Amino acid sequence: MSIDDQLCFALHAASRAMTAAYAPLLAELDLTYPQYAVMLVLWECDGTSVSTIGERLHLDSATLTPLIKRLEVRGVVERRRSTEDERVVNIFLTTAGKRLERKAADIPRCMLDKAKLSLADMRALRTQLQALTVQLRSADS
Amino acid sequence: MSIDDQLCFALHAASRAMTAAYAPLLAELDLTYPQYAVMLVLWECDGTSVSTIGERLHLDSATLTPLIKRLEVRGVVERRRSTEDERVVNIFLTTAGKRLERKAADIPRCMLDKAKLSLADMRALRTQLQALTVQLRSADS
DNA sequence: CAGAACCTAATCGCATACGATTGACTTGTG
DNA sequence: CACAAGTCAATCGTATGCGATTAGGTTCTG
Repeated sequence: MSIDDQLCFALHAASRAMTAAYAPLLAELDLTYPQYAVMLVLWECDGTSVSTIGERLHLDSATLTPLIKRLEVRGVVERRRSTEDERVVNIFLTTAGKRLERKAADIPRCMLDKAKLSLADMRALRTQLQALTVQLRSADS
Repeated sequence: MSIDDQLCFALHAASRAMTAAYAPLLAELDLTYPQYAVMLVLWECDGTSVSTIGERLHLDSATLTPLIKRLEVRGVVERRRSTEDERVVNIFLTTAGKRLERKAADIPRCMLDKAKLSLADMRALRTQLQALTVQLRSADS
């Protein structure tokens, strides 16, 4: 069985191609792709805790802590220890972080253009990938 | 637009879930997923140069050189400078490396099982992803 | 033939990912 | 209350990825 016949390579290659395609758009926001992902979570729900962001993106603190610290250095988020539960660290958007949301608004459409996909095709592919992800995660057991 | 609505996340998440699903299978071969990818290239064509492996997997020497050195330490490949062109480094399978191919033979089928995909569904999804990859790469310009 | 242009792998720096562990804090239980 | 168990973020170590640069080697060209 050749490499190109295997789904895993197609998936891995597509994921990297997608990240590379995002790079020039995100460069204007001075964000990397995973940083953009975290910002999307925060734009949706400001003040989210590290662990909740992790659940949302399926990333753990080993990845998120340094990533969010870089976002903090960039000045787009602020880390604040929760007063109710001192274990928890909530992440808040700064003014600059909130302002960035408007600049990022066009990115999804730009990407659809780059991918030359209709909204319907994108949704179909997305749904298949989500189902695959669920299936692969459950297969861990 | 929510995170979960975006293709990029579905793609990224699926790719990581796939890598994670491979991990236990590959652990028996003492290989990581990208190392397995390189081995597949070599099982297909022993003695391939670093740059050709790179073209096949769309990886550059910054990724491949250290990865292949780890494969060399593992004892499954051997790096040999080409005599015709001293710039080129060809990668050859060792006896252990060749032996590993049989142990790896079941992996693609195991993965299909884990993904609960029929061969036809897998092929359809793979084809879509390959088309997307081509499209995204061409959009760089 | 000499030097420019090019090619190839290696190296450096930075940013993910993730398994494993740790330290601080909170909760559950006797 | 005391202490075991659990939770959360941080940290450490290892392995990708990739942009940029470098060191050799090869080829092209005047």
